[in-house]
Amino acid sequence: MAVSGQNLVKTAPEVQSPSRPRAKGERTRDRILDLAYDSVIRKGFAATSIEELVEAAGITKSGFFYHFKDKTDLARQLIARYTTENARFLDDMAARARELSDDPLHSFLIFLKLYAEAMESVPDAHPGCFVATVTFQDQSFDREMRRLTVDSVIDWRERFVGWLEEIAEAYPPRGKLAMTDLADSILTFTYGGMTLAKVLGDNRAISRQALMFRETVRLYFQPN
Amino acid sequence: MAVSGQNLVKTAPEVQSPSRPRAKGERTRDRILDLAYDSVIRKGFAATSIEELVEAAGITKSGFFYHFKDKTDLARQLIARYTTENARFLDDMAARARELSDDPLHSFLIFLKLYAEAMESVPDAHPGCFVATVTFQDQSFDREMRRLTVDSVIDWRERFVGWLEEIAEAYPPRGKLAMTDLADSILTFTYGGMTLAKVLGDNRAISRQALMFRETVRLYFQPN
DNA sequence: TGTACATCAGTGAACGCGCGTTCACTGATGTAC
DNA sequence: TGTACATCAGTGAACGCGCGTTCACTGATGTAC
Repeated sequence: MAVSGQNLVKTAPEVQSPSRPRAKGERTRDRILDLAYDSVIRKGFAATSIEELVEAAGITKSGFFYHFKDKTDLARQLIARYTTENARFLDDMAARARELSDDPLHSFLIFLKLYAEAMESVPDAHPGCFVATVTFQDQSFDREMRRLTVDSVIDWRERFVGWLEEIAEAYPPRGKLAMTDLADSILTFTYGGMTLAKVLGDNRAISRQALMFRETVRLYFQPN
Repeated sequence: MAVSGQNLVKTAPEVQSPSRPRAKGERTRDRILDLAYDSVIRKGFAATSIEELVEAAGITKSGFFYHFKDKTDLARQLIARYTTENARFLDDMAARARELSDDPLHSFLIFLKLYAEAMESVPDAHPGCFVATVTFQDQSFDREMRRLTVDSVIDWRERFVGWLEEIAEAYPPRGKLAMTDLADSILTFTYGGMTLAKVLGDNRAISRQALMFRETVRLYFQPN
C-alpha cells in the first residue's frame, strides 16, 4: 500500500529513496501537468495559456517558471509523460487480453473489445488522445518532441503488425490486405473517431468504430 | 469557355450578371481565402495570423479588414466555402462512380477507388481536410460555424448510409454491422488517415486506409 | 541543542512583443445628369 | 462631353491587451558542524 497507491507516472529520472513521501514541488508540477493535459485536449496547446494553468493550480505565474524552463518545456514534459502512459495503457490491455485466451485471434478480438469499452467510458482520458491532439495541432514543436510521438506510434504499429501476422499464420486471411494497413486502422479509427466525436458531440464514436473494426478482423480471419 | 473556366467557388450570393469580369475586390478576397486555407491546414486557425496573410497577399492589414469584419468572419467564410467545395467534390465523385456501374455495390467500390486515388495525389487539397482541421482545433467557433460543419458531416453520413442500405438489399451482408457505423468509417479513416499522415509524414496514409476500407466493404457484402 | 548556510518552492512587479482592431483619410473607378 | 458625387478598395498610424518571460527578492525546510 505504501508504494502501489502512488502516482502511476514517474517522469523524473530521480531514483533515490522511492518510498519517501513525494516532495511538495513535485506534486505542484504534477498538478500543472494534469491541468495542462485537460486544457490541451479541449483547446489545443497554443490556446492553453500559462495564466489559466497557474490560476487553476493556485500559484503565481513565476511559480510556473520555477518548474518549467519555458512553455516548450511544458510541452516536452507532457509528451514524455503521456507517451509513456499511453504505452502502459495499451500494454496492460494487451497483456490482459493475452491472458484470457491463448489463441492470437481470440485474444486480439478480446483486446479490441476491451479497447472499445475503455473508449466508451472515458474517451478523453485516453492518453493517446493527447498525442493525437498535439501532433495534429502544433507544427511548432521541435525535432525531439516529434521523435517522441513518432517513435511511440511506430512502436505500437509494429506490435500490432506482429500480432496480426501471428493471427494470419493460424487463420489464413480471406484477402490480400497488408498487415501494416490493418494495424494502422487501429490508429486511424482512434484518431478519426476522436474527430468524429468532437464534431458530432457523440462520445461513443470511438468505441463504435472500434467494434466495427473488430467485426472486420473477425470476418477477415474467420474460417468460413 | 467564358464562364466555365472561372473560379469554381461562389461564396457571395450576388447573382447579377455572372459573365462580367470579376471585381478587383473579389479577387483579393479570394486570394486571402486561398492563403488562409493553406495556412490553416498547416498550422491551424489560431496560429494563422492576419499579418502573414496580408503580407503574402500583398496588401496591408487594414485592407484585410475591408474584406472581413474580423478574424472570426474569415473563419466563417472559409468554412462556408470549403463545406460547399467538399460537398461538390464528393458529389462529383459519387456521380461519376454511379455512371460507371448500375450496381450499387460495384459503383460504391468504384467510388472508394476514385476517392483513394484523389487522396493519394493531393491529400491536403481535399477540402474535407480543412473541415476536419478546423473542427478539431478550435472550440472558440460560434454556433453558426459549428452548425455548418456538423450539418455537412451529417448530410454526407446520411447519403452514404442510403447507399449502403441499397447495397445491403442487393447483397445480404455477412454480419450485423449498423450501416451508420460503416458510413462513419469513411469519415473516420479520412480524418484518422490525415492524422497518421501528419505524424508519420506519409502522404499515402489516407489512400491506403481508403483501399483497406474498400476491401472490408467488398468482403462484407460479397457473396461467398 | 543551537547556529550558519544552502536549497526548495515559490512571490510580485515589470517588460516587450505580437497581434487583432480601429479610425481618419485617399486615389481610382463607376454612375447620374 | 464634362462635371459632381458615390462607391470601391484600399493605406498608415496608432492603440490596447494578452501572454510569455525575466529578475530581484523571500519564507520555509533541510543539512553540516
